[in-house]
Amino acid sequence: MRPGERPEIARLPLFAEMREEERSRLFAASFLQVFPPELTLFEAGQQADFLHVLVDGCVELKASNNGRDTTLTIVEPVRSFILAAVVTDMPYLMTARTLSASRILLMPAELVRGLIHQDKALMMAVIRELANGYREFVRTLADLKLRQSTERIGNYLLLQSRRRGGAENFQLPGEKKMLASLLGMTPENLSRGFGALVAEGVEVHGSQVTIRDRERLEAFSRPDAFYDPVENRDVNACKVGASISLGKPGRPIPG
Amino acid sequence: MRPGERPEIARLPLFAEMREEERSRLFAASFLQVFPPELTLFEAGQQADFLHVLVDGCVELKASNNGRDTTLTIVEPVRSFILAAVVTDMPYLMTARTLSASRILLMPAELVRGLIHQDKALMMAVIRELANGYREFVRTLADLKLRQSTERIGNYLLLQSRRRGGAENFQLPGEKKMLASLLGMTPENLSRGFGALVAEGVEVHGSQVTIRDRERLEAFSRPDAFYDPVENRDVNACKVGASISLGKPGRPIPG
DNA sequence: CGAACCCTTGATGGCGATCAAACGCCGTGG
DNA sequence: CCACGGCGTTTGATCGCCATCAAGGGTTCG
Repeated sequence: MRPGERPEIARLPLFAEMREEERSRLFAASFLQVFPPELTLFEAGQQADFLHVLVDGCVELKASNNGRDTTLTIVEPVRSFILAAVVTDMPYLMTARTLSASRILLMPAELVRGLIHQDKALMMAVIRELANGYREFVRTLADLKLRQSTERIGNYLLLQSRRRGGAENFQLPGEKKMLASLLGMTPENLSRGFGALVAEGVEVHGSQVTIRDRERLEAFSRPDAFYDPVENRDVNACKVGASISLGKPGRPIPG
Repeated sequence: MRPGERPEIARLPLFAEMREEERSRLFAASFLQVFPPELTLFEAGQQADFLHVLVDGCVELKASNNGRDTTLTIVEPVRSFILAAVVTDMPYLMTARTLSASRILLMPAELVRGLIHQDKALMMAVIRELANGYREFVRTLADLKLRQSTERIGNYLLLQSRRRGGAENFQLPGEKKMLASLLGMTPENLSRGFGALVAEGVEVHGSQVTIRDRERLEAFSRPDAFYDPVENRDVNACKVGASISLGKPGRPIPG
């Protein structure tokens, strides 16, 4: 990675507390790579060769079986992904694909596993990341099993609003097609769902969301009583087509 | 905990590698408790006061919202549960309920968090547990989104068979009602699903499962191409009504 | 300008939920 | 001992949510 980028990466939660020596070893062996949109980074079933850290852009993690295909989660900066596969040294369970142009830090899995043993701060950061990811999936699973589709849409909109500090106007990230898959429904039904939600206090035009009556929307969507603290993320981080000025796009992953 | 029980617990993966000093401090502050069947151990939303380790018996983790109610996972011995809530110091996301009489080790969450910082072996064990749990939820979510109900049943039966070393005859653990909820369907449809699977090479009578044609069942269910290694678990561990000889049942959790 | 592709809207169909009823099992209490 | 009630399971009938199929409008890009 280039000299100018290092401090920026070193401040990420995953590495901020590490000892300088281990961090240097890790960074020396890693590389920051820019990928174009719509590129598949790896496929489910492959051995986990690299820990990925999304620095900029947006990545979709999906799974497929028997022709069907679904989005399991969207990774927004700054988060690592497929950490669980790396620490267990097992094949990826999900396929990763960039949605927008993305800067991704690739760290050799073997080295990461080794350093986890040596650096307590890294170990703790790994635990935090895993625990947060775990809880996110629990919530997703419960959401899917307990709510019907229009309620899921409502809750998704409320969550997005919360992440933007309670904004009543915001843009949907990514395409609706993918959002539909993430929420476990077809694009057609997502569209109809938006229609139905007009009566519940939200309007969606194109990718512009306007919450007109938050109380009504909450009464309809019945969000969970307790949340994890929601970090304020960079609202534009996931905007599709956002350009990234660093480096040249797209050598594929080695190995 | 009693003297006789200590070595048994100390051998658990989570504690096997710990330094004796930290293990002693941890065990001194923990207590092994026997709970009767059908007892709610804690509710979602409560602050995570104890790390739980299921030593014997069977526990259901569920979630509910707006009157609906679903089983998210079944914990079998020997596994910790709600580790993610403990390490993040956040409220439980799931409600825990015993299915059978269960021996559970309760460890003060605050102490666990402290010791994780001090004992590398414990830290690593925590990472492994979290990563495995994470991957399990990813698989569950993909299963739910990508397969329809009868396929899920088929895969569930194949998984159970694999856990029993490929047995073609085995008993379903727990009630069908709960299994239906775990698989994301109603008891009625689970029953109909079993009916439909007769044509695919499995028969279920009562809780007795007989796989007559594994190939056919696999062709129908389309299991994932890659699995995590499946430990052989104690087949009888989760049998409902199994009696446990240790201790007297059920003082509720303090705090 | 045309070809793709996304999104929307309408019509239809199927999977699975809900409602309903009957059977078996089991524990309780007369 | 038997009667009874409760509960889990099964089977059947019906309903509704959502997927699928189909068509048209909008946008992007070659």
